[in-house]
Amino acid sequence: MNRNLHIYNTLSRKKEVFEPINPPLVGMYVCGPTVYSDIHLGNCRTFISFDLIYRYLLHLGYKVRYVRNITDAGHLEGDRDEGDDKFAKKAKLEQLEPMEIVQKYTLGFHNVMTTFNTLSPSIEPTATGHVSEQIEMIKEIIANGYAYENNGTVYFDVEKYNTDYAYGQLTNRKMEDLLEGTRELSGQDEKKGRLDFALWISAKPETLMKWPSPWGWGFPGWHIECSAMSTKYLGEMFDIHGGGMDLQATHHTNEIAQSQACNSTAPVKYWMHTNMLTVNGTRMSKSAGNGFLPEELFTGNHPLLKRGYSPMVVKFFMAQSHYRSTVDFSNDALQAAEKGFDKLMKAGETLNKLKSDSKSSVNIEKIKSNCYKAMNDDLNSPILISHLFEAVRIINLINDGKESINQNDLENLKSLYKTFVFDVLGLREDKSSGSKETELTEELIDMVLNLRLEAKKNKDFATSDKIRDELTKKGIVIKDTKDGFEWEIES
RNA sequence: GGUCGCGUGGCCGAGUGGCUAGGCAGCGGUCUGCAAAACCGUCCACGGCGGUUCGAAUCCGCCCGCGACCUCCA
Repeated sequence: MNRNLHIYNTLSRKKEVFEPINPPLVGMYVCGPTVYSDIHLGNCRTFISFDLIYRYLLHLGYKVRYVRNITDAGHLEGDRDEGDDKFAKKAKLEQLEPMEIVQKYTLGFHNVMTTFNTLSPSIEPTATGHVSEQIEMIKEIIANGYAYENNGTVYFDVEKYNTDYAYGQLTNRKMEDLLEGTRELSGQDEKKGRLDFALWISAKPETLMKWPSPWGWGFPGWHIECSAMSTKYLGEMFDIHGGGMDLQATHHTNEIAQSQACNSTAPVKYWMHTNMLTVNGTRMSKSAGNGFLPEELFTGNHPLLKRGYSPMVVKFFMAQSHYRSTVDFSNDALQAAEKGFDKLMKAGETLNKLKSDSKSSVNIEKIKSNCYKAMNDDLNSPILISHLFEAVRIINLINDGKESINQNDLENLKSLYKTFVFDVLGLREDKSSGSKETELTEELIDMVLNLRLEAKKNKDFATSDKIRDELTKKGIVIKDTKDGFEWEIES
């Protein structure tokens, strides 16, 4: 098994050698979306980043169980532990059953993930499907003395927990600092400590989504679902837990506390956090109102966008920055990414047409080892891509007859290209589907261009230029080659 | 206010105590009836001020600017 993979662990704030607890098995849990509205592009970035991680682990030969939850209950509005959850609120707004909301946005989420060519997780558990597991966990935490019940609501006792464990370890914060930073909030009489958070929340008569429990009818709190589901499917201690950086301070901090309080063991060996997507330097988020829906991005139907960009261009654009850096979104950056992506794809086509020689003037092994080196260094996809462009340059030089490659190296180069471009980065060609209409269009354009070719052979440049100008006006880019032509529809 | 991070060439983005990614744009060339496209080549950099060092954009200090988290958020 590969012993060279290093990943940055938020817990230690260092890059560490990746050594799974039970190799070759790897357990990975990633916090999934809350399905009460369409996911925006910022949400997508996290899942695209973990797709890269998942794909690379698989490529290295690990047997990965990848669990990504669907949060379909338990997220409250605001910071008070009362009132309806987001699903019930949205359901009232749209006059739908809460589970209709869940169904609608779960499907939407899956469609988007498919569009981005991400691999499906091994298990995708829902919070509502694991209420009994959450109740069991809460009971255990109470039994261990780290939670208390008040009027049908159960709170986690943070200060008590902190006397035995380090509560703020994931963000390197001390208890005093945390207490200082917490705002004085109204309606908190039921809580003992200001930092205490709800594990189980008592339902009001009008609450739509509620379940019976030892503490009466209610619903699970913000953070317990991930602890319950990760424990159920990956065990009390597993390898990788991931999510967006915004979840680090509260959600993941509380997850550690819950699991530790329940199982008396730290739940996760490596914590991985992906950075945010920004627009004009500010984080993309629902509340800021600066979010793009993936659909708006693909069609270009958004005030901030000049035009649309394909899913693979967007994915490539994201891979060009490191997962722990913020990436800023702009038309210019996307346009540059689009050209780069096209170049990479075209080189792939050229590669398939390349002919081998008796000897090689190029060093493929070097590029290959550089690619692995980049990925082993905390999944450095930008560096990987820079080495892939080195391969592109070599492919084009061979195609121009300025370099040569032997059969063995050619096979090696093809396999390297397939491995990193398609298997690891998870890109694919972005060609439009071959419907009858597009087929007909293609045949017609070919026909017209063949007429132009004839005109050129007869030195009738007036006609050939006229055909070219007319097609160019319609957005068809013509490329003359030695013995014919190529064309494409301008995107 | 507390915790943490960032500031790289026209733009986007890696990385490193000396060997100075990559993409896009620009410029030069090849190809072409002319173009376009494609390909090849190439210029431009590390927020400011000090310090450590033979040497710093990379380490340290201060300053300026920006951002994230501390409240639901990937």
